[in-house]
Amino acid sequence: MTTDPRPAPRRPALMLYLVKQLELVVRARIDDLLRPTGVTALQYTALSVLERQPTMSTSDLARASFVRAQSAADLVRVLERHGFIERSVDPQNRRRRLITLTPAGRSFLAEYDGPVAALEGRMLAGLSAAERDAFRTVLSGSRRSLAHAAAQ
Amino acid sequence: MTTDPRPAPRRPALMLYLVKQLELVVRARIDDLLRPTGVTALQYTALSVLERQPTMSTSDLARASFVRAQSAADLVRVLERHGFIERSVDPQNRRRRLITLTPAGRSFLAEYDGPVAALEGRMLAGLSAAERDAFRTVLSGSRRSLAHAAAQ
DNA sequence: CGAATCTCAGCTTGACTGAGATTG
DNA sequence: CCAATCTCAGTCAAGCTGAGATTC
Repeated sequence: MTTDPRPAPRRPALMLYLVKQLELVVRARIDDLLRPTGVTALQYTALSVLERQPTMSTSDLARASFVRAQSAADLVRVLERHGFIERSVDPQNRRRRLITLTPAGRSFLAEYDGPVAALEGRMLAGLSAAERDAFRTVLSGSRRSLAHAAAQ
Repeated sequence: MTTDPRPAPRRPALMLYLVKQLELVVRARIDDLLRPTGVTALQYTALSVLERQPTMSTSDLARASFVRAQSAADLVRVLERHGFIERSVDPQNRRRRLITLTPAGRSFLAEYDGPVAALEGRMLAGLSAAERDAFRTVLSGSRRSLAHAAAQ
């Protein structure tokens, strides 16, 4: 091959870079929204996961979020202190402590439902409903494709 | 309004949740790839940004990444220690220290170019080239839409 | 006895704030 | 004199590992 005096073609930005930048900026905007309440975006997100999947233990939440049980335990402790969740021993398996949202937890979520939806709307401005769904689908599909270490 | 005995319709997962989960899993896979070298995914990503934009100071890198100059400085120090970059005072403005990739930095990037591209391929498996481009475009567009705090 | 869950304790990474020196 | 850059120092958030108790 010959040496080419022109500069190498500029490679596209890493997907990891783009995804991380987007995560960073969305989180910043949600933290802005929630700042007056003292609740972080991470805590709000965990609460919304617990609402969608109503019968979970701390370990279940950890598995759903790809973190260690000990990390999830910190988060759960904060939500409990806020009065957003309660935990009670699972009678089926007394090792497990099942998490349930309290009315305060539900109304907190309800209060920010509109503002957060508006934020997501701003984020996806200019896309049709079909394109938004497609974006969402690609996000979850990509996550699934990489959920476990490479086979080879 | 009447009380409806049926459960409330399940809301879709938060975009923030989906984006964060994807970031988490991509980073884990890249860390797997790089583990033998002792370089983190964050450091690798910064290096690739510096390759794409060859004349930057630490402050420029910080602005491009939405972090404080002090945070970027930590990262730059590590890359310098690895021998991947060098810095020299900008003769135009002696406050600035311009970053340049060393041959070692370039060959490190080149070495992982294939494996990282394969990983991104696995992540976007099943999408056409047009769909991949569209996904990339939506990612950067969304970031731009939220880059600054809400006007209202 | 092994595996899962929960808790306590301590560590690390990667962000942050604040302060001071140099330069434009 | 003010603003930008760089460095040093200390703090914080959110992950991690390891160890011990309880339960299946």
